[in-house]
Amino acid sequence: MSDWKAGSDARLPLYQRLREEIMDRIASGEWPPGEPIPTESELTRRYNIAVGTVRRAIDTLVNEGLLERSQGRGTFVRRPDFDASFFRFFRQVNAEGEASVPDSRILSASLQTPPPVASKALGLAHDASCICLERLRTLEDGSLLTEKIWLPAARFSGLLKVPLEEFDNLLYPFYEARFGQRIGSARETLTIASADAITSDTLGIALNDPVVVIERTALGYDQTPLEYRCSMGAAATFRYQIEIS
Amino acid sequence: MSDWKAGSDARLPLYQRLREEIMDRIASGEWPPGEPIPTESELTRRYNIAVGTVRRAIDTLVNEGLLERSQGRGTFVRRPDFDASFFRFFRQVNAEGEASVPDSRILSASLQTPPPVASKALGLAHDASCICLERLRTLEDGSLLTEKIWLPAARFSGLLKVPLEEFDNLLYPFYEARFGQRIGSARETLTIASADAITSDTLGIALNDPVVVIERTALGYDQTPLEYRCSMGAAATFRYQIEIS
DNA sequence: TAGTGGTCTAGACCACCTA
DNA sequence: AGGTGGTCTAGACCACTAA
Repeated sequence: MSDWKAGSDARLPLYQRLREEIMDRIASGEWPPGEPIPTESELTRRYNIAVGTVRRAIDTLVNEGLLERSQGRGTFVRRPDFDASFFRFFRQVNAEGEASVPDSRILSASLQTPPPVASKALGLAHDASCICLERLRTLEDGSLLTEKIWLPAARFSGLLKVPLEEFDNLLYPFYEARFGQRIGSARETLTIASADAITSDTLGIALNDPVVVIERTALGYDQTPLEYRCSMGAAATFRYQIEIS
Repeated sequence: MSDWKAGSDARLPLYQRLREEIMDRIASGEWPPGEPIPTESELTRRYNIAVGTVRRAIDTLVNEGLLERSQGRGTFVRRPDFDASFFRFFRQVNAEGEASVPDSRILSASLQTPPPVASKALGLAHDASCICLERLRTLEDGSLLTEKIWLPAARFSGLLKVPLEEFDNLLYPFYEARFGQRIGSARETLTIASADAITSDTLGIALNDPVVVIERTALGYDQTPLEYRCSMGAAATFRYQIEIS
């Protein structure tokens, strides 16, 4: 309790060192998601810090979304919210502005040499081979989305042995549960193109009908590229929503 | 100094009431951008509150981006950052993924009864009249965007007297500088449609060519709807980018 | 009723900036 | 040197929750 600051820079403010200390406990699993962390007064005693300082450390972590306070009950480690992680990355909505879970089906999974745009996005050599998933998504209103997804083979070893039926509807929680790969952010670029023969066939539209092309590079919390995907859907039924703040 | 809380709900915590008080002073222009607000100890004296409480009120406003602290100098009202406010709300990019300032020209400004979608977005009665701007934007690569913008007349009084040439390329800083209306967030919905006669003519494309329709509702920091706009551009040259985190 | 977080106070010392 | 914000302490009372 006296040398707990050893790990971090002693020049840092107390509350920041406590913040790191708490984050370490969470990361190590000592304080698991859904469980309360020690009370403020317990932390006060344990680390010999004033309440105000403890509160400040906790405040920052609450702001960052790692902790949740509940008056009268305690302060809890936030359990990663699959819904949230879904709605965070899912931008397509129906006419009422609501998003809902699309059905999805993996058509194939194989090892391939990705196109340059994918290997570049993933930060791999141009001739490195990747896992490629082909996927068809059915949205609530019946519209379709066809996707190609490239994953760095090194981080998803064993994925090709997973039976196609065992893939989850939502891939990011699946990546996390099976391979420990957690998506933290993504960049999407949206363009319009016209459907080639294969795409128009898959989507059930006419040749050269406009399609929306969404290219996404998804990164881990340490900014490592973990996934590149390209999705295409019929432009006519497409609706995309974002909040800017 | 004793009954300053009159305007707000006495049941609210002190620091929240002080926060509103400060926001009012900023909004009224009493504490202008770039200038320091009174020091913490001055606020302590003036409102007869403890320093900690004052600091907490200021903390929240710093988090919201309205104030800026500078150790040893004071706490300042943040001067709106033109670049930031531009790149924050501008999502269209060129093929290299870079955004650049588009030229824009206001074609007309008039008082009109808005379509239901606009009055609903602005939270106005269906027969309330609004200021309507028509605007043409030229992007870096030569592509065009035609926009209709609806503003609640009450908050932008005098706008119709502004000569069209005096409108800024970027409207949000213009709103802020001239009318004290500060945009804090926005929601955009993106769909694809086909060009009608007027649109295809304006954009220089063929009738029924696909166009991108971007509907945006922009809100102030207090969540009041301040602007509704609908932008249309040729789908072929369209490129939209977002970061999700 | 006991314990939790939510709010608030009234000090203290420090690092930094301006003059 | 004097004033500013940055950090930290050591209490107090309240509202809420659970047993």
